[in-house]
Amino acid sequence: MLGWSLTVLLREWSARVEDASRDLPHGVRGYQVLSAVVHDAPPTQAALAARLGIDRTVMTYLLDKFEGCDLLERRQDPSDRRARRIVPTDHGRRVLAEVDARVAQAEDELLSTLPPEDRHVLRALLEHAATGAAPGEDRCAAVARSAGLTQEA
Amino acid sequence: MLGWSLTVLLREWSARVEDASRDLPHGVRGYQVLSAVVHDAPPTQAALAARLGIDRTVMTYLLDKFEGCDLLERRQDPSDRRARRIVPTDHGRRVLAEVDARVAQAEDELLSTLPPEDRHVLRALLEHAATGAAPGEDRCAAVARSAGLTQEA
DNA sequence: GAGAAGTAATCTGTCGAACAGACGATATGC
DNA sequence: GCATATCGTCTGTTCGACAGATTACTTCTC
Repeated sequence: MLGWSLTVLLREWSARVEDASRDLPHGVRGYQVLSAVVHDAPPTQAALAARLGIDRTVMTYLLDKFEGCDLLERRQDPSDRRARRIVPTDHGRRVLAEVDARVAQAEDELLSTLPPEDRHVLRALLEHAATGAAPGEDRCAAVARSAGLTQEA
Repeated sequence: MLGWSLTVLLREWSARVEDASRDLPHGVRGYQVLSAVVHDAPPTQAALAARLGIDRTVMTYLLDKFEGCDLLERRQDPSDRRARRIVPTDHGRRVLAEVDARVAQAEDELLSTLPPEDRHVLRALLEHAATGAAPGEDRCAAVARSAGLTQEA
């Protein structure tokens, strides 16, 4: 039962990451936003929303909060004045680094019943399945990631 | 990035299963309810809610809908007249069988980029990780309890 | 066995997140 | 210059989740 496993795992993961993200607005979702901005750097607000599967009107008030907390900034795109580029502040980068560390630890706890080599296999297969399953959108991100723009968990 | 993979996969899985569950009320969640009732047979409404991580008041109106659609029935527990046993109707079993088949196919599509042996490994590891991660309440406990038909606590 | 305390399910009110639709500002095509 | 599309925001509404009270029943204690 794939769905059952996925549901349980994501539920448990969310609960732990919720705790690890206590410094961020909007919990897990906030972590995903900040993480996407820093690690994947989508070009505009709309691209960021599409990347995370979030409605554009929702993204508006998420970012309001993040700006208010001095974690992200909206800057006018010089080549298209309708668009906003979302960039992390120094504070945002520092906070994300802390949260990333806590999340990594939480993930290890989550998989603590698996021997280390199995954990590695699971992560690799999941990543492969996810990149294969998400249609189109993430190819570029995946390539950028394997090209070395990222840290590892 | 475990979280990213899990999120993407579950999102894709949900989208496909949403479509496969179009005959059921409440989409994916409805599928999980019906599936849990038929395959795992939790002894009472409260146990079912706990099993799926759903609030008890939410379970009430979910089941209202299922009863209205002639998929499930509430029966008074003869040994405790406060409790309700949730049992599938014949119609419910038939519908679930169809949906199960569609879901299985959707899952295969979802993992289509993995070779068959990797799919098998992924499923097994996920299942192992999920059973390890969910604290306390797992299938063995549920099965044992419903088989014995009595609770000690 | 009567009353107190606990539990299963329901009902009610409230809150917040998500979405559709309209809008102002800007870009692009003709 | 005008029509049309896009980006982000704002407004109103809807819907699901939850806390708390309520009803019906069980179990415990004396």
